[in-house]
Amino acid sequence: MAQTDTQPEQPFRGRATIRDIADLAGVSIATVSRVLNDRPDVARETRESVLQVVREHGFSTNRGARGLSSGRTGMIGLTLPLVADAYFGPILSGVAEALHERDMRLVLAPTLHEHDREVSLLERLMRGTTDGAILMLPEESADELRTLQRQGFPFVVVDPREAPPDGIACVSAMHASGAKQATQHLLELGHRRIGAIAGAPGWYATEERLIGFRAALAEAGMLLDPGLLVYSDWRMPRGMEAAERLLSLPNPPTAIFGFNDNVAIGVLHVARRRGLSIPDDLSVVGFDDTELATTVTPQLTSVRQPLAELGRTGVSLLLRILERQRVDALRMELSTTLVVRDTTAPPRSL
Amino acid sequence: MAQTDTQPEQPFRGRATIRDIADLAGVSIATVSRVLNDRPDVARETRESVLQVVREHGFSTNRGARGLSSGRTGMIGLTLPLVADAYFGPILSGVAEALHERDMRLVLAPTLHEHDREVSLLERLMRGTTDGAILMLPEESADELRTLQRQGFPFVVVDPREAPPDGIACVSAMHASGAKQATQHLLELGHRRIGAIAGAPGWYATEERLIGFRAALAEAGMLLDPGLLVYSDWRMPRGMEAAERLLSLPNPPTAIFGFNDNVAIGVLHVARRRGLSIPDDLSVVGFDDTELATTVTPQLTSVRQPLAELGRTGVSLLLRILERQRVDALRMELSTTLVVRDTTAPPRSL
DNA sequence: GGAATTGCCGTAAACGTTTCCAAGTGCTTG
DNA sequence: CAAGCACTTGGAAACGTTTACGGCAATTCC
Repeated sequence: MAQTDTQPEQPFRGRATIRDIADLAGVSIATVSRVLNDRPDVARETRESVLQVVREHGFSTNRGARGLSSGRTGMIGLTLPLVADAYFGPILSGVAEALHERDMRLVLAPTLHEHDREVSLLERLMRGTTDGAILMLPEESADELRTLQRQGFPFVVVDPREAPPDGIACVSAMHASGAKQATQHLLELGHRRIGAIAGAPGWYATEERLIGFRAALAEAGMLLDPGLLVYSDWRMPRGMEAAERLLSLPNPPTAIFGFNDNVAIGVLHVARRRGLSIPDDLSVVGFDDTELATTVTPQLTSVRQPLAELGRTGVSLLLRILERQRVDALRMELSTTLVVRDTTAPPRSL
Repeated sequence: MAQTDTQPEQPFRGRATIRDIADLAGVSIATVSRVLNDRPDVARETRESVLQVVREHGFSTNRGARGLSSGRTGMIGLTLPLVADAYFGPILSGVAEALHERDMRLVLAPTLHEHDREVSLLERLMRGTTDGAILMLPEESADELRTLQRQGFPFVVVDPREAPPDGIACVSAMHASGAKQATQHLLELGHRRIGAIAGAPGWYATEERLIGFRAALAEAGMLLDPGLLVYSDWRMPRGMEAAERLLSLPNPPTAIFGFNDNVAIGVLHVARRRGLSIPDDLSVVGFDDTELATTVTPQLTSVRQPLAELGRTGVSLLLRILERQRVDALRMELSTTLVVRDTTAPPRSL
């Protein structure tokens, strides 16, 4: 409510400008600007009276004009493959919140796979509008990213698709560690034949999780049976196909590790169709711990990625870069933890 | 790729400005601006040569400056309560796509329930930055919205929380019709005791769906047993509580209509916990048909709202308003359809 | 007691566009 | 053949900020 319905005195046309405020407060626009930007060189008294006028008339600075004049627009761009998604949603949410707290705005740019459009990089897409960008799961190659960087556009990569190139600010989750925990959990339950439905081949997340998976097996003195590893595209239908394949094996696995929740849930569906009881006939572990993990029944054991935190961290990293602060660590990995729920149990044979 | 790594000749410092292009093309900046904005009054030949230069140097106009000069920034704001959400996600996605197609940008502003902040309406929050806004499920009262409108800020409401005030552009789904379909479906299956878990009391969606629910019952010659109606907050935990209450009734319902997918899924969980088999012991219908409806097992029968379409429609409505076009219909309702899946069947007693 | 310093503030020049206005062509028209 | 018109184009003034620069007091210093 406030303000809204009580605006009797508006000595200016449309919206207040800095000049209106200046006139009202009896100072110059330069002073108003200084007050608004918390510059030190303005007398306490003057500052107060300007702030008073600002409060009374509900003024907020025109970001476009500020951008023009100072270069800092207070807006940052965000590209991502998919906005309606149980995985990206929380990251996006974290980014939005973190920016909001700093009174900055988020400009959303879904990439929609138009990688090779005439306009080259999304860079132009934001240039002049945003101060920097967060690239989620970018399609651009390491080289392209480096070029972008060399051109002086500040950005950070969140959840890199390829192995993160050095020299580029990048935040991701500890894929390997999470995968290892998940696998160890299954091993501890007594599983010996553990199938895996990996993500898309070549992706950083896939490779890293594979490393963790293999490492856990190796520590238990086992080598991965190549027949028990199937790749996917991270999506449920392919997860179901993969599950069919694994469960049709002459000697099927007693547990399946899905490299994300989507494919793991695909396994759940296939198992149900085949009349397998979860977790008694088959244990399933997912990865990401999205909202889906808890909506599904039985609730999915999954490796939790701190998704919102990933977004927030991306923002603070970007902001440090924008402020030209010496950035100590360009690479950040956030920890992952296994959340045990109802889809894992000892194998039936035990 | 394109462009990115082939930028040999850049006769200007940072990024190309309209002036650089003008110089390169040997025309005035006014002419370049005309070309860029598809104004008719420029010679074919001139237009071509300017476009040529633009293509070669990959130029895109500075939106901030444009906003300053012309008032149109090409950005529109979007407020919504929650970005990481199976319901809002697809709407947001629809909005983003629709804007992208028109080469406009989306500025995201999660409201985070700061309704009564000093800065009055989010209006100030966007003013000077955006050309207009889409308000999703706004917390503002009808009066507040009207005030906002009177101040001349263009906006449309998508999925109004309260009954949509007239005179305000507004797009929603046909709640009543969808609820009626769902109820009729249950009636046709033979259910006679049908429980309902409504949404938050007072909300437009709740009231409308209730109307449809009651109407279907009435047509079958039945009146709603007040004991079979429980309100919720649209979220799963409260959905589960409500389900407990309904199923603990001396004469429990044989079917439950959840007013959104969240609460319906809550019912599924409770049923499972109680050892009830779905759909044999209990039929369940949801509303919204979010991603969750198909991830859950058994897959949820639900009333489909065209979520992405809701967003797209909001955009086109807003754009018409921005262009000062005579807007024929300020209220738009998109149709809903029942999607029958695996959680509905005839009651056991039949 | 003059000079140097400090604290505060205003003037004005940017920033990159759009758009009004005027002016220059080359035609058509009466 | 002068006047009028249609079509192109350029000049320049906005738009709302930020900020370098300079100026004026009031202080401090030697």
